[in-house]
Amino acid sequence: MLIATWNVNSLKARLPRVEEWLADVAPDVLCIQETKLAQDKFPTEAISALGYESAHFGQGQWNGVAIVSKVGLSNVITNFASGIEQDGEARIITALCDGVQVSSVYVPNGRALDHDHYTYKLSWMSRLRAHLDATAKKTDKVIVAGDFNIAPDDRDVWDVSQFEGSTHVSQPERDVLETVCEFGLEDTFRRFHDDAGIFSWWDYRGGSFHKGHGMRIDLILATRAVAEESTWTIIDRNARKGEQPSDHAPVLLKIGK
DNA sequence: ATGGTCGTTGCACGA
Repeated sequence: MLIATWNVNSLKARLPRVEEWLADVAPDVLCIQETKLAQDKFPTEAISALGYESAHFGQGQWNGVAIVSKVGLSNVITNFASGIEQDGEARIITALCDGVQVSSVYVPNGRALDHDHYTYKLSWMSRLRAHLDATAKKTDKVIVAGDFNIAPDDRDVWDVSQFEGSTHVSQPERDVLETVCEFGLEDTFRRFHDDAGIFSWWDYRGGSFHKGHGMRIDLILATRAVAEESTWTIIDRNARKGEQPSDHAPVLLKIGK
């Protein structure tokens, strides 16, 4: 299985780029974030024309997550699993794809350390852990992929001194990411790459992409049953180039040969 | 240098 995650920053604005990328790269599964589409506005037919089934959890002009798959798509759960405090926004969708439980997640940004949205972000991550506990076992094949809005460690930002007092790098955020991982997940990118300075997001402003000013905040977390079978991972920074790119690049993980 | 660029919508705000 080739699985990818991509925050597209509006699927309406990005559909031509997404169609081109799906046709070119042909992943088996793509987790999409920030569709910014109402539930019934997802381009199901355009995606189907490329050979993919779709499951979308949309909200309107903000947020929105989806999973598209050509290896099966069943047991869809929108929002957190029943029994967990439901989120008011469309930030998580879960489905079963070829025996792997896949979640596409768009973790709240947090905005600032003293903002209510930061507390919401930490709460959201705690509920993500509860969602995993409620829906799977650590010995299952589980993937949680998406935009976490958290840089796991200092290698994952272009200049840590620029982030003092900021979100995405604070210890509580990194700790709650670790709490989610303690379900039995690992950051699969670090199984293959130790280097600092490999990023998945670059601000549109100020030529950040060309200056190498980015962060690695888009992650593919996987249980051991998946991670041990994985063979490579890349961030497709070519998708951040050219006409009307998203500000995020897709992250890919190959499972098996 | 507290800017800058996109996306949404609607004449600002979120990222």
